[in-house]
Amino acid sequence: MFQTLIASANTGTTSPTRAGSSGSPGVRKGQWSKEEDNLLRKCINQYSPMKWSHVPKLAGLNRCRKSCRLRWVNYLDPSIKRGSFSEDEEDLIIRLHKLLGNRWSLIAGRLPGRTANDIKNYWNSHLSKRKVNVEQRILKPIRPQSVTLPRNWTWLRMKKQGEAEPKMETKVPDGEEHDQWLMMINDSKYDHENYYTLNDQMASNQHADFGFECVYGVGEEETTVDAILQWDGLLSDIKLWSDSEVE
DNA sequence: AACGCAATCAACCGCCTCAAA
DNA sequence: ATTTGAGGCGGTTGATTGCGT
Repeated sequence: MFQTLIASANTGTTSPTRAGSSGSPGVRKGQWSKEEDNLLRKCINQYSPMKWSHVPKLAGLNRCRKSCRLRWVNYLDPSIKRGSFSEDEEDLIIRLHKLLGNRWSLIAGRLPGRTANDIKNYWNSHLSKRKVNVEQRILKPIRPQSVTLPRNWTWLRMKKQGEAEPKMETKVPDGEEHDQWLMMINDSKYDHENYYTLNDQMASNQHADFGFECVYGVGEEETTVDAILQWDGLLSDIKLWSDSEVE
């Protein structure tokens, strides 16, 4: 069933670049030729989805799996958007970077058609210099973290049953209760919204990663509060931007 | 035209996480 | 519990391109 498409691409000479780097001996490195691109494209179209480790053999390429994957996700994938970044995209990158730091894949996830590599390159060559002028104060990036919650926690149970989705909203804690943060949950089953607190008292027998959609306090209070206020603004912008993309 | 420098970007490396054996 | 392989990530490198002199 699995048949090598064409074996002729193996005749290319090994690139002299990056000599001495580790890797399988005899595996081709460096710039991809048009012929190699075509073989990879044809292979993906024909066999996808499949394991990347199978790709070099199936495609008839003398490349390692990582090189094949990288070439596809950063260059050949037809969903990749080419051309310069728009002002809106630039703005979004700056704001996301302020919140997330160098988590390029997360940032790319919010920019349809842009790859993490493209964004990283763009940041390093264009935006990182401008950032100094744009930022009045240094804000600590929020890094969404895993949360420990009790197994019987209402929302988790509902989430498993597909009855609740986290609403992308956060609230700054009131008064002196700095260690308590509220997460707003849209309770679709009962058609109302609840606030749940996350605090140290919760039993540690359930682990859940809320990823991008959950934000809560980290670092100094002042910067955290500031960042969360920005976060809410960012989420609104993302929604507006996403909506405009659909139209 | 020739040269040097800076900017850009494709590609690689090493590391990490996770799941399966 | 440990090992192994695959996928994915951020940091870095080096070839290419553009620009000024």
